[in-house]
Amino acid sequence: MTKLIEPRTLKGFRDYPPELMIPRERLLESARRVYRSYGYAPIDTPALEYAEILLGKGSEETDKQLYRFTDHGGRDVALRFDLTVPFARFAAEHVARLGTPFKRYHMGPVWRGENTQRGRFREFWQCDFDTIGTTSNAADIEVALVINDLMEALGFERFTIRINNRMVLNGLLAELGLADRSKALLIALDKLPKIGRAAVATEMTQKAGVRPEQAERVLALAETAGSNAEVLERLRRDFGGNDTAAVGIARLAELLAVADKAGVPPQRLRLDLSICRGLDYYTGTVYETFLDDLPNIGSVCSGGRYDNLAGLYTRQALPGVGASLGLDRLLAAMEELQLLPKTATPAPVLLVQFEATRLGEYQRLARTLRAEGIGVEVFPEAKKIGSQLQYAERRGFRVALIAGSEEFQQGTWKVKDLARREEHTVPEAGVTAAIRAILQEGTAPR
RNA sequence: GUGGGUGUAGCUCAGUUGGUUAGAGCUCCAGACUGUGGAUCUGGCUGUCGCCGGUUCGAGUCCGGUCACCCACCCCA
Repeated sequence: MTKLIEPRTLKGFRDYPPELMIPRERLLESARRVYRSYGYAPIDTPALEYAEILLGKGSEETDKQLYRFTDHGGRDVALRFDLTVPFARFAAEHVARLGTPFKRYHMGPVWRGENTQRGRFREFWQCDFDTIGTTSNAADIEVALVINDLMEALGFERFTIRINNRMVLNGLLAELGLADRSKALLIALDKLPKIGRAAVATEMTQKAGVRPEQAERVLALAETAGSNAEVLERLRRDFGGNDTAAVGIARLAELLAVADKAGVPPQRLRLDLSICRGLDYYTGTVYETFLDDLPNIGSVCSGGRYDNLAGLYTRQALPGVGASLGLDRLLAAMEELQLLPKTATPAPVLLVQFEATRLGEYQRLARTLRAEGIGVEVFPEAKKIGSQLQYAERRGFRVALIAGSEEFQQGTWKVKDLARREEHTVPEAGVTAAIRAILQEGTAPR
């Protein structure tokens, strides 16, 4: 006897049994449908890239979190930590053939070697969509529309898309002569809701090395609160004099106006000047999406405008804007909010194998139903009915079909609504309609 | 990466100041029902007490290490 190897997965890496994989695939399908409806085209890129492609593109933090090693050919390689940086490489490599503007979506796993937490994993999926090759605010606005439609398609009503524009803050910093301190200031500012203004001011003076009155002005900006209209008004009054900030303010204003006109519920979009995001490459609009019922799990869909990212790989200007849906975090949230159905079967109908000698009849009906778009599983053994029904219930089947000698004599089937525990005997011609009726009334949660 | 917490049957947990054969509920499996599943009844299965090592006559219980999960920081999807 050889010694058994303990079956286990790495920290932050997980298996996905059917009851997790089914809602996962459903989310991916919804996202794909929404992206395609806006004209974003699918692409894919390798999981592994040359380390130099990925290093220094996200932030110091993402560099540290990189899964990096030397491959069999002695190459310095790393697993991608997001889909945006590989896309920039992809775009720089293929832009001549693709033409601009170019819109793509990309769904796949990414890896970050950071500490795990609820909704935070080392391997997780992102569902990105981006438009590159244009600086037009129309593209920025479309990102907000897509996020809204995406969340709605996934079945959410109560969520808030928080938006900001880095140009506003950068404009102010330039005016204060603090452009080079932007990063440290952003990090400090990000803590405002957590540690309070006094502590942030201290951190700004000590770590970012700015004067107290400068910190005060930055804080005053971030603390601008109120309705979207009020915030815009105050921004125009206090910072509109700066050219850069003025552009940022104007773009935010247009975004809100267009989204409203396009029919996005107004409470969904909220100006939040404390949203700045840690990734270095963002230069303009930034987005973060929070679930109103579970804000602590973090942003489930984030992104922004990056005007310089592809500049690292090509001299051609490739500005872009887009966002990323955090599939795994969203699923963790949905699980916690009990929005996930308990089904472990992708087919709604179980055809009971009552008499083994009738298998041909069972498979014939099953194929007929499948041809009509109804998923059917034929139970593989002629076990007693009770245990087959129990199997059906446990796996989350909605309907059971039963037929023995009596039914075959009459040319009928028993169609059983498993949730209601009711069954009706119907002629074979009526089976499809009877199943459809049951499937429809119970509108399963997504 | 830093700090804190947790880790006992499939699940939720109990397990007294370290002491002999480690428990409960639920679940599961099999049967009173060989054409019907959430109820009742009867019977039954399950654990290297996360893993490794140390202290001890003796450790689920104490100590060290390690792994995983949870929380906070950090950062982010």
